[in-house]
Amino acid sequence: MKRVVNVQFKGISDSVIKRLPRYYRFLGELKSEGVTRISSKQLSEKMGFTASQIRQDLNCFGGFGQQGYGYNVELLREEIGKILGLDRKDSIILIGAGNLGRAVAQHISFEALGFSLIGIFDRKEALIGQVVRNMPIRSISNLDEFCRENKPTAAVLCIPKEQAKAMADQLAKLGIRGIWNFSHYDFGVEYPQITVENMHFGDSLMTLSYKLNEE
Amino acid sequence: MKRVVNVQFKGISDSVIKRLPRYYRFLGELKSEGVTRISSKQLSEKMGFTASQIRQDLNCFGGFGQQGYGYNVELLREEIGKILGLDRKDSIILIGAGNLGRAVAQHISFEALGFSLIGIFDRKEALIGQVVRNMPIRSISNLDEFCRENKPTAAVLCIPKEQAKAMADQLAKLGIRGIWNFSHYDFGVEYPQITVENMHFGDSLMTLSYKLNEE
DNA sequence: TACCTTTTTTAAAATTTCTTGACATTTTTT
DNA sequence: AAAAAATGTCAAGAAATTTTAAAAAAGGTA
Repeated sequence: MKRVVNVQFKGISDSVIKRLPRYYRFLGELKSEGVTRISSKQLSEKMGFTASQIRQDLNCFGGFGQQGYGYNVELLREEIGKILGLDRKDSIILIGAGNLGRAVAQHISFEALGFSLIGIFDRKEALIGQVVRNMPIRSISNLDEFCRENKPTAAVLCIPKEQAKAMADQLAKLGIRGIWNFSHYDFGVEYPQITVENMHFGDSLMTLSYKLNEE
Repeated sequence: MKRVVNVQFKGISDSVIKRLPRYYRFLGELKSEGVTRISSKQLSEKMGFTASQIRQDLNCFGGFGQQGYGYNVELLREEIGKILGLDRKDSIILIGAGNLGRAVAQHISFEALGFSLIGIFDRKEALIGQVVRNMPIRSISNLDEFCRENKPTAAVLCIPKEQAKAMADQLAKLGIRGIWNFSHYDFGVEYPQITVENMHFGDSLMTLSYKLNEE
């Protein structure tokens, strides 16, 4: 209820980080329902975690709660947002404006998720100039120039896996530090300076297949 | 190299299951490159896991390898495919034919991932009858009838979160056993008989944001 | 062919990491 | 003022990963 921790959080495990967006989402729901305070117990019932885990997770970043009271929904949500860097608005470009790329461009609220989409690129002549999300699709041949001028932090990759490696090489040279990867390509350890976050649709669907056929 | 285990695999941890699709994908790559055998060490270098983890993972399901030799790429891939149930072809329907729904319909190789897409539904009049992937978009008002006739096992949900709950209720009644969830809604424990596999784009992008802003 | 060395898996043990349970302490409520 | 509610924290328990040891097969070599 009082202390706001703004230091660097080191040594937080991946498992915790992966749960943060979920907390953030749930708190958003609660906020829009007009709930102002909540206890770890109530949250745990809603989310399916144990109350103890919630308390421990949140405590990694500082004491956001108050004994006898619980957590302030709005405050906690803001703090988690800050931890996730949602207030930073890193600039991001999207490569590959096929069906999937266009759907991603139109469907994702980049602004609410810590990013600002500043450019869309494709290699296909037919697509260039089309407007998606109030933005013209640019030719991939202008990528270098665009990046030198605008210095995007990250890139969304919606291209076939055959082109992924070459594109990543190019992006690495241009100083890109993060890739949101929708291509079916698996990046190994080639780019230590680039953080890759994968959206492997196929993996997810195969997991569903496994669970459906389990016993 | 010899034993083929086809029994039920119980008590396999989630962490292992989540890695299986990745193995499957990598083995597919290797196969198409003409590689016929591989050791856990070689695989580990390509994939970024430790060799011992790979061995332990694969051993959960039976001894697919041979000492002094390694693993037969094609055989191992097939076995993992069977474990994942990719040979079963569960029928699946897609609900919500907006930008995202259509992109998913066109972009995903359901057949290669253990499913057969048999129907696409939307509530918007304007979309009904349009053809996506050689399939007409059907009216959601025909969903009950269609399901009674075709008994799909699973559903892809590409609808706004406001509609997700009601739709899941309906699907539960219709006997759907799996949901591939692209909506921003979080299913709790309401449907114990339905397996939900989430594709939360936002969570993934927030995780990227965190990692980009780390220290 | 017989034998030795190297490779590589399997299985078990040790270690590390993650989750859950317990409780002392603080705050709110009656 | 006492009871109830709820956090923060520590330690036990569970789960996951890595290490180690043992066994099996492959590939050479005489």
